[in-house]
Amino acid sequence: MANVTSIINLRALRQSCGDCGLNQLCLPASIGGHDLDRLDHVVRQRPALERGDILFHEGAGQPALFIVRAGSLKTYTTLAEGDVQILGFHLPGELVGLDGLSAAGHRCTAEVLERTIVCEVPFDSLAEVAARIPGLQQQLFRIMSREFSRELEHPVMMGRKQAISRLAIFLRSLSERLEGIGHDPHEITLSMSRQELANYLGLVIETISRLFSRMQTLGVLKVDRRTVRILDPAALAMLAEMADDESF
Amino acid sequence: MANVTSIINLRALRQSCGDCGLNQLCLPASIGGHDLDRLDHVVRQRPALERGDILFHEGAGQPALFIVRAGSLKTYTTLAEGDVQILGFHLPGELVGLDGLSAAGHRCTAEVLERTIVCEVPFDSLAEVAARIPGLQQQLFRIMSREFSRELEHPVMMGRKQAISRLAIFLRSLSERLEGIGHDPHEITLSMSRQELANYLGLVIETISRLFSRMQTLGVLKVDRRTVRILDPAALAMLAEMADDESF
DNA sequence: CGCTGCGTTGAAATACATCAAAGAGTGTGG
DNA sequence: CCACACTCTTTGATGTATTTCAACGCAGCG
Repeated sequence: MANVTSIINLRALRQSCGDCGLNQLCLPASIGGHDLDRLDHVVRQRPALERGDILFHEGAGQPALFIVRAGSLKTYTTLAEGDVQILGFHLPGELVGLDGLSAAGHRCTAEVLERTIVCEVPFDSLAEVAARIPGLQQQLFRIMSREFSRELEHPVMMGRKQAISRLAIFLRSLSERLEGIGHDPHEITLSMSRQELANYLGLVIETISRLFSRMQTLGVLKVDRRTVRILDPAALAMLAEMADDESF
Repeated sequence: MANVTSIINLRALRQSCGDCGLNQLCLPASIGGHDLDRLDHVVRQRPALERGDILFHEGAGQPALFIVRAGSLKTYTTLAEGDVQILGFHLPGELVGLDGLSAAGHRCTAEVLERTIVCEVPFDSLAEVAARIPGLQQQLFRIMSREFSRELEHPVMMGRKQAISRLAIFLRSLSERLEGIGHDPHEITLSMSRQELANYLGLVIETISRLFSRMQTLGVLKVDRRTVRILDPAALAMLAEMADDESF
């Protein structure tokens, strides 16, 4: 078992930015071969992480950027009373840690949800390399902006008063993102628990459970534990875009 | 009257980054005199804007970064049914438009709430200058990260199930930000309507109204139209940090 | 087998939304 | 100066979606 793991890890460690399947989504996009080598030098590749592992903690550590290569993770802030607010779930090709580039360090915690592989780029090195590679700086801005835009989805979802719309928006967003990395957009395997999903959506766990049941009864979804199949994408879209006063 | 306006505008137009009171909060921070001139050249200063004026529209225009110098504005996205979700209110010293740096253009609309002065930096020029001034790139990252962190406040607020906590968190945040630009943190003049505030918090206008009344009765606030005086900051903090199951 | 962590389902309570109406501030025109 | 219209806000009465409280189901695992 230990053997298999090491082989997997070695494979992961050997992979360079040039080989990476996420190339186009990531920093190397539109960067030439020579510059790519320079970038490769500052990108640290970590052994696979397991559920519960922490990438970085609120307010601590050297600020770094992480790129999810495989798996998924969540980011959250801890509130005064000890409970948390989940800020996002992050899939392959997405950047995590942009909040830590300022002096104060990271403002949220990043925790792995399932077996996950990430690339780590210490921010200092990145800034240095970006200053020397003109295309990289541009690409970095583009990616930051992309992540910035993605963040805006969360409040839009939370702003919907009907709980079913929130869940529908979430599922659609997840579906789209999965499609973007070459997965079947209608077959979703949730890597987060109902509790984590409820927290993210600003609801309680029971409501999530009831909504899944209801959407299954409506014929929109087929739900089996963490596997969700979207049977009727149009109906899901309708639920997502439904105004707050339309009933269903 | 037209005379007075022109004088004000001329004053604004004459002001350089070096003179600006927001210097430390803005791009020029920690940039030397010579480089400052170069930055000054790409920063366009606009005549004062009035309530309802649009800085940029969703999906349109040359992407640019705006710095609020005086006044305030809101950003929002338009949803399918025609209603909007307000994403943020922006005070002097804050950056607006970071979502537009990617290829797709701005993903939200920025609209002025009151007489407002902004600086505009076309993103193309900024990237070019940033590549040549080492400190500027760093500072740009820092500021982007700062705005990124600020965005995280919105979902934290929306995640609270108790409406009174949402409003309390909002008021505290506003208070802090006002203090940061040298205003009295306990005397707030809201530049947004109840409707806009309700939308931002994911509530309806009647709830906002009732909450203001309640907080006034509790002795936490003194509310008079758009003027809010924080009488008991500790109580406000308590309301903000209150767990969702504590009653008040 | 019984334990434990998740998830589901039911019944009841409640906080917020909705519906409705009236008050307060502002501006217009007679 | 007052009457009128208009918008924004406040307040009250009622309804309802979601939370809360509680119990049960079910898979995984020692």
